[in-house]
Amino acid sequence: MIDKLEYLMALARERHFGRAAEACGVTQPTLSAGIKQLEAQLGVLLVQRGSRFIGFTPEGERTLDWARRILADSRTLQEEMRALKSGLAGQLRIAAIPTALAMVAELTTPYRLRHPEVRFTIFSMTSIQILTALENLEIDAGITYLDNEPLGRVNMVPLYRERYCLLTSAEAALGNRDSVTWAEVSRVPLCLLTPDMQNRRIIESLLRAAGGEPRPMLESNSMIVLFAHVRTGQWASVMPEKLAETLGLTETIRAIPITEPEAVHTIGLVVPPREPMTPLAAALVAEARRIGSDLNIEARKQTESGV
Amino acid sequence: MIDKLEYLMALARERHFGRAAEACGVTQPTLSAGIKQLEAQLGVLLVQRGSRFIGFTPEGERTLDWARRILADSRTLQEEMRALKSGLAGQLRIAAIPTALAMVAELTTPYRLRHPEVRFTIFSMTSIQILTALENLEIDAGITYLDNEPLGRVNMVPLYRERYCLLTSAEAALGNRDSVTWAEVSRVPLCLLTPDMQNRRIIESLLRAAGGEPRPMLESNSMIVLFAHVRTGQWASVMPEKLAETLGLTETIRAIPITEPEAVHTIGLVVPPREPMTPLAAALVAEARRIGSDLNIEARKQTESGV
DNA sequence: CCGGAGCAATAGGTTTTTTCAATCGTTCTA
DNA sequence: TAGAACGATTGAAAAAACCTATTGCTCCGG
Repeated sequence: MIDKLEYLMALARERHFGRAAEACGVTQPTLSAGIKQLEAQLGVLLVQRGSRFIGFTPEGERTLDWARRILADSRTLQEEMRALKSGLAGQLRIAAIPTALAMVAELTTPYRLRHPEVRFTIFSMTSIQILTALENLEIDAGITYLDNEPLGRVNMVPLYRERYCLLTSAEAALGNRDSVTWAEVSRVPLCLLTPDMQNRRIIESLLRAAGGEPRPMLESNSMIVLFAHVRTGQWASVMPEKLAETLGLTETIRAIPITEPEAVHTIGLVVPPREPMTPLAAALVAEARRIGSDLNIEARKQTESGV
Repeated sequence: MIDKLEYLMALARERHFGRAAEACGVTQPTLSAGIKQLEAQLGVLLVQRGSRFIGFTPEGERTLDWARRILADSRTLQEEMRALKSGLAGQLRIAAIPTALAMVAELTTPYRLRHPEVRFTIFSMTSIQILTALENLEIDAGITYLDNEPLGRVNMVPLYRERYCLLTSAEAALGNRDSVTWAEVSRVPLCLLTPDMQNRRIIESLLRAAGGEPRPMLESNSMIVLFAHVRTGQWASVMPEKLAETLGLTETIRAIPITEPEAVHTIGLVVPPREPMTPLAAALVAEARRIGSDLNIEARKQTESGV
């Protein structure tokens, strides 16, 4: 029965019998028959049949909810047993929003020191994709904004606060400044993430609040692309401080803090709200708490010294 | 995999491969092989092997916890689908402590009016048995004391309050009284439930508190046996008011309220703390709340008029 | 110390289930 | 109207699940 629920989940993900079958490592007739069996066992139609995949019936949607739960539990069971036998080992799938990609290393590196047998897969996703992927058990944890747009039901661990910089050549218009305002930035032609990214939406709203109208000269869903363009000295972009540092500043490229207002958003780890967590996920949360509390202490120190 | 988890649960219940197999409707080698497969799949030993069944390994115990969850969820899924298809139907297994057996009808009767297709199985169990049976998914709900001895993790719905009467012949020592004290009762030879019953322990502690030493002349785990003896006119017993009423009083048998102190214990419905509940269990809880609130209102009225 | 009873594991054979390759029927599109 | 895409169907082969019968072990009673 558990296999059949896997089929159903795959079908929900792929919305296509053939691809779902491939994802499950079986042929299309096998998956087709599996779904049929599930329908027979439950005595209800789960999939709306037509010449092609249309969607699920209400019963099918409800069954999917249960499948998520049951599969999550059965995977946790399996992983827990493996952890008991041979220590923490296995695969940890983490998705992060592009602006947080560089900081994933701060999480994975100490994790790996504690648990050398764990392998990682890191995905770059939009914050919305992260939430659905968490739901569908495609990833174990996500790194995304905690405080901007509504999250689903997840457990959160704050990691750090994102402050924004103008990344530009020292020879460019604002290149010699020590700080700039959002109003000034709004007049610079920028390279920005695509609008499906939350970071883009945040920056747009900040620019608009400062009275400007965002008109990016170049869009990409990859921070690498943006940085590569800035690096030529001919383009400018807005990036989180942390990311700019990681990507490395040269003599000619400067990261200039943007003030007025100093916009801050919290980035953190999100995991499914299931109790108990898989051992791998639990260890990741522990790691995140360490980093998070470090940064909180840091932030507090800064605040105190600032006063 | 789900079948294998069923095997494991049955083995935990029966503590015997053969009987567990029979309970699952398979032969002993099949169940044996099933457990082996589960062990292979999880990569750990689950059962302590010896010449006979000894017990589970720590990993086995942990796996049992998960099995309970996973099986409960998968059953809820199946039942929910059946409820969607053909309305509320199926089997509802309820266990009650002996003193509450008579009141089960107050729950099942209105339930049946609302949902005529649901069939019931009622077990008489001790309060401790009820809790383990709930854990092991052998019953869907229990009726037991809510306030005396510690319950496990369950959701509770109060149903009524148990007040105690001396049940005795009108010609016997205290037979002509309108009320008696626990101290007086402690000097009467009684028929009581066996000591594994919580009711017996409650009554014993009340008798001891009144300075007496309980010396029951006859013990049974069946209230019917106790009542049958009292009915001869030659024996006496202590019973909850509600039960005495249901069993029927004759001219010669009287139920005399016991006061000083007026001991009251709450009896209620207990269900596993799983969210969401099966449709059948949810309907039972709804019914219990109706009865419970009725009685609460009644109790309040009594209190008010008493003041 | 021996023999029988009770219990779980194993062996061997049968049935059932699962799976896949090939094909079909339908629907949408160019 | 031909072709492509998609899911259902079919039939044969492979895998598995299951059962009966048996074995091997341990514990007890004599």
